[in-house]
Amino acid sequence: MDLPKQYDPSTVEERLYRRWEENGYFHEEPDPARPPFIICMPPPNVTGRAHLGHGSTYTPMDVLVRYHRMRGNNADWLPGLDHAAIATEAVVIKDLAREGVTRDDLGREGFVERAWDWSRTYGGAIESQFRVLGFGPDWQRSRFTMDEGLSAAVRSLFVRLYREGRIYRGRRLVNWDPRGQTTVSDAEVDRVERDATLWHVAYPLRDDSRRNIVIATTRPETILGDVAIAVHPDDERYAGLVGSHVLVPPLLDRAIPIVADAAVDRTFGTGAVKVTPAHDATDYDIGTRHALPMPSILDQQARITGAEIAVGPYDGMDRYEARMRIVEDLQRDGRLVKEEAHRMSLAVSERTGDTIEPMLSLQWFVRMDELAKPALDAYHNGQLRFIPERYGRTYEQWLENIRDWNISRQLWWGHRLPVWYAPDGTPVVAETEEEAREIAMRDFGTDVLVRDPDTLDTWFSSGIWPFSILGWPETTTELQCWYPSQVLVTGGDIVFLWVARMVMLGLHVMGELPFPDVFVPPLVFDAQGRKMSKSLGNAIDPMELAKQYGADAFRMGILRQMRLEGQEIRFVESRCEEARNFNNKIWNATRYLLTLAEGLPGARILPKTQSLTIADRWILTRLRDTILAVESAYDRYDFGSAADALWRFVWYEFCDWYVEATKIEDNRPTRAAVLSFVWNNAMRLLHPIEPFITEEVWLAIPHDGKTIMTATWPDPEEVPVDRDAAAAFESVQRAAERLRNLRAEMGLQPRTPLTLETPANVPAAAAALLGHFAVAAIEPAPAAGDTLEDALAALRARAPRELLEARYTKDLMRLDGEVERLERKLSNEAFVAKAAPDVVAKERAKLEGYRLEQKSVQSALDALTDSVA
RNA sequence: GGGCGGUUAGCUCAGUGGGAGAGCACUUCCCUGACACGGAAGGGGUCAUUGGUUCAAUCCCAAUACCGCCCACCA
Repeated sequence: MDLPKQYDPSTVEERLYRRWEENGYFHEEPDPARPPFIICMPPPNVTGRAHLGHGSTYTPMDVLVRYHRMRGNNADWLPGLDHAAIATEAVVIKDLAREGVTRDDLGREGFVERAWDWSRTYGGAIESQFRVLGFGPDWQRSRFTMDEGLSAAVRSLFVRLYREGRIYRGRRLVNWDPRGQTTVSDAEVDRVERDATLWHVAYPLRDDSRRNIVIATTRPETILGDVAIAVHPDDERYAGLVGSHVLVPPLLDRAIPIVADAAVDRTFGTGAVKVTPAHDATDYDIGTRHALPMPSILDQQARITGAEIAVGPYDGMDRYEARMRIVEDLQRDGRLVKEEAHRMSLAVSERTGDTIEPMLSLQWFVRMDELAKPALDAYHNGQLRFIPERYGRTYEQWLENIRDWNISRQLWWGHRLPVWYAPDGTPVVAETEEEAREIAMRDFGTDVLVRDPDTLDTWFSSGIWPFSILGWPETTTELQCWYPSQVLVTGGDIVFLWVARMVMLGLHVMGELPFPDVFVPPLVFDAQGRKMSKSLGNAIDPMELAKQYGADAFRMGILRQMRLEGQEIRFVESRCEEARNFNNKIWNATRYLLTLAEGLPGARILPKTQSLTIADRWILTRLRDTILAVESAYDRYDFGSAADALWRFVWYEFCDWYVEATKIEDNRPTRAAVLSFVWNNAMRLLHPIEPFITEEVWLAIPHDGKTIMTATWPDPEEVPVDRDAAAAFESVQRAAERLRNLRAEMGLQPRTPLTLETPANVPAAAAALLGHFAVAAIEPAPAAGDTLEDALAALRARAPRELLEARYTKDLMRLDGEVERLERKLSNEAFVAKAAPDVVAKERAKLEGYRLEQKSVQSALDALTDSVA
């Protein structure tokens, strides 16, 4: 066996992944005989590319599924892609623009065809990126939200909710994205801080034009749609004016009332606010409360329109042009009282970046209050659990303040509403056009129908993901065995956008929570705590990291930065480099195993317990502890702890101490079996995190089975434990460290031949180990029967006086400090009286230990000075 | 305006009611029969500030400061 000195992941990972996939190791069939472990992958956008966030959310899923598969569970990770209406439509439009074609040139059918082409050709590139990262979902079951099956599920859900009266059509205020030409959900609106101007405008009283009421606004163009002025009911400044009317400048062609409403903030601006219900959410509420008219003054291009109310010369102007013209006109008329700088948060479309215009529009909505209640109950009674817990409060807060969900989008790419309109405009809702015609024939005596052009919000299809991918509404075996899944893993930013909706729809449609646990991994930021973004230029491509360090190292690198309660990872690339080094360590330890002269026995054969040395017993004890630690960490979603525990075991315990110990004569008879056994177990423990190198190593050492993927998870009961031996070994470690410390301080050459007899108080097997690490000559050799301390003393005796003096003085200072601290503590009556007895006893023992040490160092120091004198 | 995190070594972060930790970086030594992507030894911190609880606080509580996240109808 001639293995290269350096592990090269590029020659391993692709080959192994292909083997796994070709052999169907990721695939699983429903098996009611075994406990299920199902994770529905949050479907990435079909337009998406892998980014570091996938490292923190998708790696844990892969780890969990691999772990549960090894435990013998019916484990499957169900993948898929989201059609991502807005993103895809934007990409296709951009594509078309290069050819000088617009969406409308193409027409709806052609455009949708084009979007399909794009999705099939370029879409889903992220799936091959996931393969590079070692993610192993059940690709054979991959679904696309636009697939016929899932589309049928969407139609079925819509019809069902409509017939239950939970879906309705209404004129409501929605977020309009003028650039995207569509409505946008609240959750897809970003708030950005902007410097703006606050204009103070005087509205003259209708019945006394010499008197004014002054309001403050950042959006003068909306004055055209004003229907009232509102003041706070308790505001004495305006108490006398409530009920009177003012004229709307600059046109002064109509009068509006002054109303009192508690929504008004008396401290802001002038304490009086203009009310434009058609273009502002607060105003809309005020308008509803006071039964005010709600004229729109903006069209879909965000131009001023006189369609519903007279807008004078501003008709047809762009919103910003109208704003400036109106300001000029107000100034000309002397109605602009004041202009001040104002910092405000502006609503911006997450996708297009355009300023959102709240607009009244006829849209489809889902009534949420009744759906939200069971979803809240499930959280309150503990059936639904968030990890970390604080995300539960986000969920709770959102559901408690839930508003009806606008589900219609003015896009072409997506699930078209299963809604047709009769000639009189009455909607007919049905799963198919045939069914719709039948209904129309029956109810209206006509089958002339026009289909609603809108498509559904992407989250409408994502909301039923946990059961639509299992074949719902058909009753499939998958649905019966694999719903609900065991855990949902997703980013904290979509707890309400997605999680809450899946819970509501799962409870409503399936009658059962889609998952009991929601694990929210931290978000990934750069080392300065800034969000990673292309525009900032600080985005790190996981593909690059995988190429440079290996996918295993990327996974390990990011998992080691995860903390259970953390809400962010400040990603440090050097962690991936460290992990690459870690893998190289694994590789070379394997080389050592494979070059042992005696060869490795079978995977699971341990020598008789009596023949095990203390080093053997120690590493086996540590192995058992590590198995338990890793299991517990995975079960708690504490991936950082699992990674740390494995790191420590593999590198610092197995490689640094045990492998070294096996080079000692005494350990030779048992070492091959113990090395083989421990390394085989270690690879299985590590496999979920680092799938590739563990497979490569596992296949190279004695093993059972075809792939580590389906090897059994290590059983702690199979690993013998000997705490006393482990403790003895640890004291040898401490002694070895003391020896090495002396050697280093004395500047002894490491290769000076060693003669160190077995100290009387050190077990034989350990003595050799000590000698191996001490690597320093002691002359004359201590006599047999001397203690370890004698040996150390003999070593010290050869050191230069100055060095020893400095060393002793330093030790003494430290010991003096400890002794003084403990003496003070123990002479404190309150401490002795009130502290727990075992604590007091422990402190006393510590003090005694320090005093003894102090005395011996002191006398050594004295002897040193005496000998000089 | 509400809610929630964080502040520990130069950097990124663990951790505990009773002697401050890891990795990287740094200093020194070493290619010792797997590994220089390595081994060994070492230096380095008033655990943000103030007050409280306690025999005892880096840890529990409160306030403050700074950093960050989420929610919200200050036009």
